[in-house]
Amino acid sequence: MRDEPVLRLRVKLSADFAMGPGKADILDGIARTGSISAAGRALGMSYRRAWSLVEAMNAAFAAPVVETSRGGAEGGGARLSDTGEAVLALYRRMQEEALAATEGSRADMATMLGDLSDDA
Amino acid sequence: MRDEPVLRLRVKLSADFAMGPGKADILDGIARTGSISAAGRALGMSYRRAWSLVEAMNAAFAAPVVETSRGGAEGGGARLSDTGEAVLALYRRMQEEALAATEGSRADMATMLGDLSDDA
DNA sequence: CATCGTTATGCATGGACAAACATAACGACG
DNA sequence: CGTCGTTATGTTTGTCCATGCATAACGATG
Repeated sequence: MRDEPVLRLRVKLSADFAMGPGKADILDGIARTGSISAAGRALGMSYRRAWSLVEAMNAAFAAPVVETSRGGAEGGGARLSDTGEAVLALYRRMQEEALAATEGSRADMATMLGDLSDDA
Repeated sequence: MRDEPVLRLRVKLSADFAMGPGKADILDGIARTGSISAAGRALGMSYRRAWSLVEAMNAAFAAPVVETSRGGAEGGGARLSDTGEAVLALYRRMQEEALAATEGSRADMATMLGDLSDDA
């Protein structure tokens, strides 16, 4: 599952923080599942790591991207803040923009591939 | 040395081959230095790895991207083939295209950063 | 024909990073 | 007030990948 996209981009936003596919996937997973642990499971990633990525993002942005709650009947959960929604939307948009902008170049490069590469 | 660029992109060209910053750097290094080992040294990367990346690229494309020679007074060397030149140029172009296309989105995302992130 | 720096390749070691495991705290609700 | 699944965090285990080391072949040139 989750075959990696044709174009992966990693955006360096500051000296020690970058936004990449992994963090975007986590945001997406949390939005869909309502919890960090479920998102981690869905992505085949350990909870530890999923939580670490969330922590990194929350620390990097001015406002937290993920809001969490502990306890309760369901044990707790997590959801995207407005900032989180915006960050995810912007990352997706960047991906689309990059994909579209490089369409010609990628096609040109693809023509140079050998026959062994384009199967399967 | 060699601070990573603002935008790194990795282009999946086939099921088992992708072009990323590392391979592009190697091509660039070989073009500049005239040998795989010198390029590796310049990039702070082991010869073993540099050579592996070259091997992977040579295998993936229809024509080799790097042509090598052994022996001789200088011990040998390596240089980019026409295909290699083209691949490098295309990758650079893609990078520029992606950078330009995402300019607005990146700026928008940057505005959401916290104060701790934009120093240094 | 000895020398030299390079390509080319195998193999062992190590270090970074992720997974796995272990706990604790939390709090709505039955 | 016991239960439950989740957040939160420390610690250990594993695994992958790069590095490092070692070695061979190469061939123009002196």
